Amino acid sequence: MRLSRQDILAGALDLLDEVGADNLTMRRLATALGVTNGATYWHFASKQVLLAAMAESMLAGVTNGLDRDAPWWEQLTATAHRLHAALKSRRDGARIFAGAFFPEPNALAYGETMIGILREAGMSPRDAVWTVDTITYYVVGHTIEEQAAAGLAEDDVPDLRAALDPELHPNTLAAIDDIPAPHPPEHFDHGLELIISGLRTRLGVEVVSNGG
Amino acid sequence: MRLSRQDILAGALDLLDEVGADNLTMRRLATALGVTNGATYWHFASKQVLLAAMAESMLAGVTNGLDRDAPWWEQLTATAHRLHAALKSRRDGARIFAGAFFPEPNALAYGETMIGILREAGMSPRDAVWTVDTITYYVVGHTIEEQAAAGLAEDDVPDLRAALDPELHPNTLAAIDDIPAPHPPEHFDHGLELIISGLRTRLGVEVVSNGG
DNA sequence: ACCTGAACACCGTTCAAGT
DNA sequence: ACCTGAACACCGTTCAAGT
Repeated sequence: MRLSRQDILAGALDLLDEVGADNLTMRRLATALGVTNGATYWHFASKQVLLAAMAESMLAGVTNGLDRDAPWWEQLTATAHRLHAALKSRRDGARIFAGAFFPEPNALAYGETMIGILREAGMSPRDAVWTVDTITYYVVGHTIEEQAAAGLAEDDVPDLRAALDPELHPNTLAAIDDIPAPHPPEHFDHGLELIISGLRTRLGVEVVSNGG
Repeated sequence: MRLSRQDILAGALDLLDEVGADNLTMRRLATALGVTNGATYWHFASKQVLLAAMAESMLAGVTNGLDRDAPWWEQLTATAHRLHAALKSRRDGARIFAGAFFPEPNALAYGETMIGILREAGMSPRDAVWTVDTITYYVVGHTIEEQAAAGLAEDDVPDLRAALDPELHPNTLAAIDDIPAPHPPEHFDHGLELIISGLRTRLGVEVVSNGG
């Protein structure tokens, strides 16, 4: 059974969708590919390296089709949405992404595009990188939680309501119906808009208050 | 060798500082406590449960000493800094925290306090929870990266500069000296201020632009 | 009540040997 | 060049049996 790097990568991504990050093992992968344990190690030096390749592969096309003539905040929003979609393209994709460092083409293109948008908007290189970090942390953090919630069995959800005390936690109780899982799409947009409206204020673009 | 839950928890936190999250195993913990493999399972049902207890323990005091008469944005900033410090109190603390769900007193107090600050500032319950999520994702995401960078050996850092192409990545290259590890404290503050200035705009507080 | 000892069902990784 | 087979050094978890 002759394997290519591509075969292994594709098999690993399919296996991820099937079993989730916790059950993605090199041994199950080998079995799924019809090969013995050590075989994948000829193509990928370690599980870490394979995970990085999986993350890079999920990012394919994150920067394609961006309208570079649109206002910078729209470009930023669009690219953040693309990253969100890329991470959601595979089960537990955000967790795989978060655990990996990989100066590979797709990841570099994402960073380059984001930094470029902010520099064109007038930011210093330093502020641009740090701002990209802030946005990326938000997107990744949100997506990890979204996917973690999606992967939990009904009974595994700890009972928040039962743990709350009306004396100690009145505000949490008032908001309990809005404490997801599952996360509605507006939840993601809410946080993203918050960050981007902060940026617009900083960069001196007039922002109309919408009253929270 | 008679153990209490507290002994095991303290031992686990010390072992975490010593060996890091990747090497924190139930077997090493048992050995460190001078006990055989199965012993800890009488006190904690599983590793997950122990990790949640560790996370809860790191959060001790996150809401203490908050000046409830200060402006809401200062209270929010102070509490976010407290969370940051709590996660940094132990090696890889942010990763332990991120992987756990735990409706326990300290975690509930954190959420309750944050939601309360925002509701007093005039937010709806829904917007308050979602905003707390945004801030928390940022703090946790940032701290995970900080601690991951701190834990990497010199040679394990992938060479970003070498991977960059001046044609393809001019903006990334322009900013390369500001792409940490190690993260300076201003990096954390930069993102937090960004989010909070977005909030002030939304809530109709006058914000003076500082020009990015 | 709390721990030991031993087992069960796994892991990631390596590497001589085969083809 | 690429894979097999077998091993090495681990895991988390369970549970009868001991005290």
